[in-house]
Amino acid sequence: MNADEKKKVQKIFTEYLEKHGHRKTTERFAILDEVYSTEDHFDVDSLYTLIKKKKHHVSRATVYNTIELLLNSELIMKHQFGKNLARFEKSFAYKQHDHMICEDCEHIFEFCDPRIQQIQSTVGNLLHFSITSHSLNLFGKCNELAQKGTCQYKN
Amino acid sequence: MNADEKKKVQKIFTEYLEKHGHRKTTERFAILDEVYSTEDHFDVDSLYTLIKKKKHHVSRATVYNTIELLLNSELIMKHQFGKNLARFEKSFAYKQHDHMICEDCEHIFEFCDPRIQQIQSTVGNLLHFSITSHSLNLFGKCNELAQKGTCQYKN
DNA sequence: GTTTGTGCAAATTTTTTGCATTACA
DNA sequence: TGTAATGCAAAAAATTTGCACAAAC
Repeated sequence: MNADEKKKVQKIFTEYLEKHGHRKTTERFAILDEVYSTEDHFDVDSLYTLIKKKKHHVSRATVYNTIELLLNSELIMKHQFGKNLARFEKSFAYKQHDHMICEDCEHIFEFCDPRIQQIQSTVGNLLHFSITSHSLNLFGKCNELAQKGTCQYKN
Repeated sequence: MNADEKKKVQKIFTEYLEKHGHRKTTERFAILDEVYSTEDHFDVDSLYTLIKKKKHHVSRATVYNTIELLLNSELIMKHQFGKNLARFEKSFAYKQHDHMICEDCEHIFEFCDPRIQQIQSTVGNLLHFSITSHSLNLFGKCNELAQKGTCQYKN
């Protein structure tokens, strides 16, 4: 997408790799590039397919390996949206948000509500639990469906 | 646990099976029994192991099959707590609650905060999304660890 | 030139499916 | 007795691992 953003995340990833003594391979940067080329949430296999289609040959094992590095460098976030399939999203210039998942078209919408932070600190204090993160997912039917009876996102 | 509760859930399951033309097999009731004998959240494999240890011989396929029926009869709930492993809990006489997961000992704590309902309706209205359910998970370190440096739940 | 990282394939883990046999209704 | 459910084993799906070769440093 944004060339400027891509340069920034490449720099972050480079620094991360150098700091941790990892090699800067073309595969790793091809994967980073593909991750930051999509606006959507993705899973490992669809990312693998996208990369294979468009550019460098990369194996699934390398995608899994690199996903791990991208998680550690905080360039992506991992989610579980009810299915036994890990989903990811890029997280540079990330604004805290949660997800609303349409059970019909599977499209993922993002939202943000400050009350979640309040719940987090209330509950953390109450139970002496030091909370590092949260995940809030709302499930239902999206407005596309409710309003039009059909859905632009479906399949 | 509670013999009275067990009778009630057996009745519910019996009615569900009859209503949907499913057979009342010993395996299905053995699985229901085991589910309601634990206070904890469980995954399919640990449930399978428990049943195999204690009673009737039941195959994994049957456990998966029965879990599906128990979900449909609303006698259990399904969760995804960040791992690629479905977790379940019994849900008869269920009080709405969310979960706090210790990243260290993996123990699951339950809590309830009414503000989550408010978020749900605010966001639903705002985005014309009809919300049927939510899942809120808080991740962090439990008080056992924070206060004592060690944890009763660990392993 | 070392070593780490990659690709491939094989192994693991979690879940699903096909089919012969069992047992509920 | 007829058919749905079970057990088993094999298939799928998602992920991890081992090892020989390739390529960073």
